[in-house]
Amino acid sequence: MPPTSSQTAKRLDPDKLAASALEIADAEGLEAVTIRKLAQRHEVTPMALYRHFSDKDDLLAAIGDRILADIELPKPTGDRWDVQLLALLTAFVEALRPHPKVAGLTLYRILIGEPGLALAERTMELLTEGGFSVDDAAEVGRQSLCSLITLVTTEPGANEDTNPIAREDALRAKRASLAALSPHRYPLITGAADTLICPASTDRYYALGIDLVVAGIRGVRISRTLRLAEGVGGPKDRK
Amino acid sequence: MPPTSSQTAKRLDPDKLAASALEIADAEGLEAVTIRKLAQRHEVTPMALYRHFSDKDDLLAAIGDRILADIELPKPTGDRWDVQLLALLTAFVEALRPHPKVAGLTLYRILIGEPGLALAERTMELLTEGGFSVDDAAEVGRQSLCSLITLVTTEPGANEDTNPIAREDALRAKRASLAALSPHRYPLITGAADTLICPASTDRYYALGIDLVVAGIRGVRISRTLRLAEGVGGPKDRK
DNA sequence: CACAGGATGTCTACATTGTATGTATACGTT
DNA sequence: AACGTATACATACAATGTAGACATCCTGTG
Repeated sequence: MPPTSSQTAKRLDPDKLAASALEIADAEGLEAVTIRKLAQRHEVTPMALYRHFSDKDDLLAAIGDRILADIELPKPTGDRWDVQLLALLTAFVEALRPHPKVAGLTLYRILIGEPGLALAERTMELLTEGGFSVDDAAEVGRQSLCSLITLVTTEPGANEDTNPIAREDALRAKRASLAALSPHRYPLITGAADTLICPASTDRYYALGIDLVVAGIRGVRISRTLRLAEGVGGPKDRK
Repeated sequence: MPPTSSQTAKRLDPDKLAASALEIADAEGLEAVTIRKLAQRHEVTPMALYRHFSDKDDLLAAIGDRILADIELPKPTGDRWDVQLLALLTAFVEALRPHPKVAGLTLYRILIGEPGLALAERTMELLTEGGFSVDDAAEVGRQSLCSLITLVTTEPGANEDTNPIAREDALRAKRASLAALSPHRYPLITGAADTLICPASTDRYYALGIDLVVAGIRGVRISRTLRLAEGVGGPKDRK
């Protein structure tokens, strides 16, 4: 029997709270996520939220975890490590993409919440499989995930109003700002103005971004491996 | 004659304002930069600042420009494009490093202020020299700079208090949080716990970060070039 | 079945923040 | 000398995060 539904209409669920906070953030931006507004949406007094979140920071952390929980980790396959890594990072980005305005909240949660930890562990797994030492895998993985978060956070048009008129205005303003530049002094910037303001295709934007990260990983793997092979001295152990 | 100095001791200088706002941010974090505190430092009423900055956002933008102004662009040399790019990006990071807590402010200023534009134009110059089309150079350059900003912003220990005791506490808390994980479930994370919390050397951290970016650029350059060479259609020229 | 106790929500109050509005002063130009 | 403009001041307000004391309801235990 579900007795918790009739009487306890007032009972708050932290998960639901985080979810609707995320909705607010997606729609109106992170700064619109206010204790009072969230309370109002749940027909509750502002202070009621403090029974479930110690802080506002605590609430924001919950939003971050909420996003990370949507990651669908690809099952391990027999493919090469870098192919699997590409799939993994793509899944990560896929989970963040719906929330460009607040994807940055995931940063501090990757090494704390369960979904983030699973992602991090798997990433390091593939990196070590690719030949990185555990410590190198940690640093490389860390920066790769950070870069991808930033990729989403800075997606052109992410911070604009959802309101079409304001959005159009902001775009026009940016365009004008670039158009005002001297094509003589900044030939390349003015030449690529359209692309800088808004890339042709969002999908291509993300594909390129992920490619850049994976290509970077492949690249430094080679340099690191070579450097070891050349012999820095006595590379006995790392302890 | 310098009459503006004796009488007008009260005269505020926007540059000085931005500079001391940056000092506050470096010392106490971005959220400590408040109109009132900044006004107090200059022995002035809060509202006086609005004569020089239309907004608080305007002030933050000025901080961003202030940081970017410290970039020392390397003179063009005869070296290969990627070598010069490495030097350029290193100079960029070098300018941001002293201000990890607020380096993110530069993001929205790169295509607006003069120092940012110079950096962006030069970056695109080197990328096109490396074979990228103007539009690809725009997208690649954009993401590269973003990644490097993030590199600085997320520098381990950046957001901690400058207060040594609080800093030590935060470190211990992080360490404990990772130490509490099951080494069976997260062998790699727990194995690299120390590195994840705080990399052995900050210089190596940055060197690796920049290497990753440059290696990524080299990598996608090859794939792009190959894709063109294989013939998606009529790969006549790159103009 | 009663009842103690913890969990949850409410109410009131406060400090801090960004900023709108109206006013005074001092300087440079005519 | 007069005037307009740039600058700084004083006051005030609304929004926000949050502390503290009180009310209420569910729940497990006698």
